[in-house]
Amino acid sequence: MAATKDPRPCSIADTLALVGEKYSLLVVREVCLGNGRFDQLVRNIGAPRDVLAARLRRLVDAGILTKRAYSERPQRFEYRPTQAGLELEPVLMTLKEWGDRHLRNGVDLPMVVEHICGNELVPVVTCAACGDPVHHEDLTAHPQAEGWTVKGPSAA
Amino acid sequence: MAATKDPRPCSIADTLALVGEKYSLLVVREVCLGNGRFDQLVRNIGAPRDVLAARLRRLVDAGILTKRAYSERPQRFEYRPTQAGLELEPVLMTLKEWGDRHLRNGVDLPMVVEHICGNELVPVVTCAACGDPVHHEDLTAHPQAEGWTVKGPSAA
DNA sequence: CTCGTGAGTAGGAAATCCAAACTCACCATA
DNA sequence: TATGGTGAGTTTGGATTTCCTACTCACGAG
Repeated sequence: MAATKDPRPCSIADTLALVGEKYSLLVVREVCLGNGRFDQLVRNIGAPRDVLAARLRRLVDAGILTKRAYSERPQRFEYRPTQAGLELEPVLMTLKEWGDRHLRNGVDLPMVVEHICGNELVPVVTCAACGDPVHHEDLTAHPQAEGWTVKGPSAA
Repeated sequence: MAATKDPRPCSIADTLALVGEKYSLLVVREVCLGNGRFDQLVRNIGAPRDVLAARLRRLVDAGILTKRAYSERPQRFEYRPTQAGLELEPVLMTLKEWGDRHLRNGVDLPMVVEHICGNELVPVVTCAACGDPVHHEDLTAHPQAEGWTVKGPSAA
């Protein structure tokens, strides 16, 4: 019998394995703000320098960030988001929205994002097919992986 | 002068401080699937039991989960999402979407979610005001916190 | 020549994580 | 009445990570 220990295969888990370590998503936040220099990242995120260096290496390896010199002699680098990195912004926006509402009751927000339409951005997750906002009770999960049901491994 | 070490005040950071530890969002995933028993969580997530116990305590304290006995004599418990917990599902769906696209090229997905409209759910983050999908280049950030600009502390 | 800045490395203490074993209460069966 | 099984954790001790401070190295400014 196979190893009885592997968890549910899941893109959420895989994504978090990449960007779920402490500070990683905050790095993406800062870099999306256009703020890609090492010392700026240290200041704005509050991460230890060595941990930040490790995160940056990992995010570059994963194709989420690129590292480019904006000056040779003195060598100076800047990290910028790739397309994949930019596409993490919706994740950041939904996290921000949750925090704004549940941790701050919607008042005294530390940051407001303006949408090009002129309004303050309030992100809503919708269904691409019908356009309606997504609510828990409208969803049904269908595991596709061999041997897995919603409840767990198929024997269950 | 104040401590020069505090990072940018940010709801994303605050939210991650709550649910950003390893396994926490996977706990929310399982619990939203209706899968709230300790041993099931251990199997489906693959977390060490002690770490899982710590995460559950924290999530209950944060008001994201509740713990309820579904049987006295033998005492048996089940964790369920609160309203705040359910509202993390959009975050999970955007993470899933990112992973499905960038880590699996959209093929061979381990889980498909069906929306009540009958279609496979492809979550899109939109602006509540105008309804358009959110793209990086349409956003402008406006920090509100004392002494902070996009670049960093106001002196910068 | 000395100071300051950017982009890291180095070293060791402190905190976390992990796997496996253990507990405790109960139920089933034989 | 022993034997085993399940659920829900706690304990233990070692392996990893994090954290913090300091240090480096290259340069440019005064």
